[in-house]
Amino acid sequence: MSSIQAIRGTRDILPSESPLWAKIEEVARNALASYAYREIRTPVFEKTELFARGIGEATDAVGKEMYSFEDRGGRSIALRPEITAGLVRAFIQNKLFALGGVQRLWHLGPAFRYERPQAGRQRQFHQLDVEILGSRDARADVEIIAIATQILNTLGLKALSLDLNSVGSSADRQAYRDALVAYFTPYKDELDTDSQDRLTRNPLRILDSKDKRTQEIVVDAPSLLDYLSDDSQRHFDAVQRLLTNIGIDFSINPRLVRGLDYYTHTAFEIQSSDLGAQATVCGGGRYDGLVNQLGGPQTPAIGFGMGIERLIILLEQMGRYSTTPELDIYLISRGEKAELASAKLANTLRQSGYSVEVDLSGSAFGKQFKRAGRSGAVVGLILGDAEADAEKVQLKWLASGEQSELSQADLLSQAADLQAKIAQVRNQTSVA
RNA sequence: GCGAGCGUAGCCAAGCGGUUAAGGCAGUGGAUUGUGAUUCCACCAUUCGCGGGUUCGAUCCCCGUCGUUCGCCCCA
Repeated sequence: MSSIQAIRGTRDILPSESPLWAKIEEVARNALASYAYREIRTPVFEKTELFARGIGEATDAVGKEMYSFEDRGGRSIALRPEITAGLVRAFIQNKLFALGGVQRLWHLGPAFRYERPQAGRQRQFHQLDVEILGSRDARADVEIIAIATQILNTLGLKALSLDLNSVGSSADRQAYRDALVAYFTPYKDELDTDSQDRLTRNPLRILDSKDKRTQEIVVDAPSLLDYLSDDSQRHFDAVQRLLTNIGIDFSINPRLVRGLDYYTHTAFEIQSSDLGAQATVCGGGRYDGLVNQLGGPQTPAIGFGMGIERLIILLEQMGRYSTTPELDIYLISRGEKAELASAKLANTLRQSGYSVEVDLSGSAFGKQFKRAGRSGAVVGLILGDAEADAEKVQLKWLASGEQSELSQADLLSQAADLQAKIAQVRNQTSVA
């Protein structure tokens, strides 16, 4: 086998799956429109420096997993490992802050990380990224969480849990970090090797360790919540109050630490128990310092990323969405005159708003009927030379087998009636 | 990057050292040159992910490699 394979960790989205993608996009678009968010589209690659400065050189996403390379002009380029940094760059470069007030933006597109592929984890994956820039109000935090929740609910996803935490201001976090290092250092030799490494690199992540002994040590570690400043605490309290107010359930998880450096204050994750090790469907948080750090004016912001492939896994498990195309008419014809007539008829029908598939095989009627049945069409139109001569057509309801003859002119003049009937039949069969 | 499992047709698979690699679903052609989920017939893998080794002989054993799955790490 010498045929060329797709790159490791990438996948083709086949026609059998693309209706699910379309469904997710449609639900997301509607939800976002209802919250007055506007779409922005940014390049899939950027200067490596953007990610190094924005996300943090020490993070795994940048330090270990980024696709970076030199282009032919000697520039250091990277495929984006996430969407927020590029979006913030665009916000600054295009001076969207000059529009004043609050900017609500979203973008759906691919991102890339060089990781070991696993279920729910690919090297090219897709994220819906939603951001609100320019507000430090707790209502902005809650709005962001509410959008994520609404999209997931509308898709019909169940058994999701929302974890909430505050990582405080960068000053709070620095103080906490120092306290953690002080606490863990005496136990250094007892920690698992990953955590020993994290002690210098990212001590907050030790809290998440799955190692048993490490977890025993973690139990008595200082809590981040004790290191929040009064302002941070007030903000966190407000977020909780507002979430409760609009009926969104959550649980506080003081060990929820997000892996990207730019997060401040609110951090949240929505997880599913049906995804194995890659349980996070949606993760996000506040990043009040990022815009300024990337050269823009001081602009508080919060947003989330939602993993589309992981949603697809969950939707496929539910098996709720049909993946067959919605086809109105399958056009069967045989004989030279009939084929000519059917081509013309098909075009006219399409202009009237029908979706029409024409059988091109020229094979026996029996075969064509078989394909008609499989096509998912509601109606079969049959044109032989006899019908072509008489300018008639046989109309067959494929589900019931009911068939009648009518003139082509009548068929076209009754387009609206027929369309309504097709819609009705389709609803009946899909409910059953 | 680390550990483990798996890899036979479009899909689901049996074979586990010995002549032509079961079977099912799907597909294609025909019985049926004007009516479709029935029935019958035929066709559908010179080869078992790829490369090397052991052997008189390898789908089967060994090594490597690629892919995939699960866990770690990380995260969406």
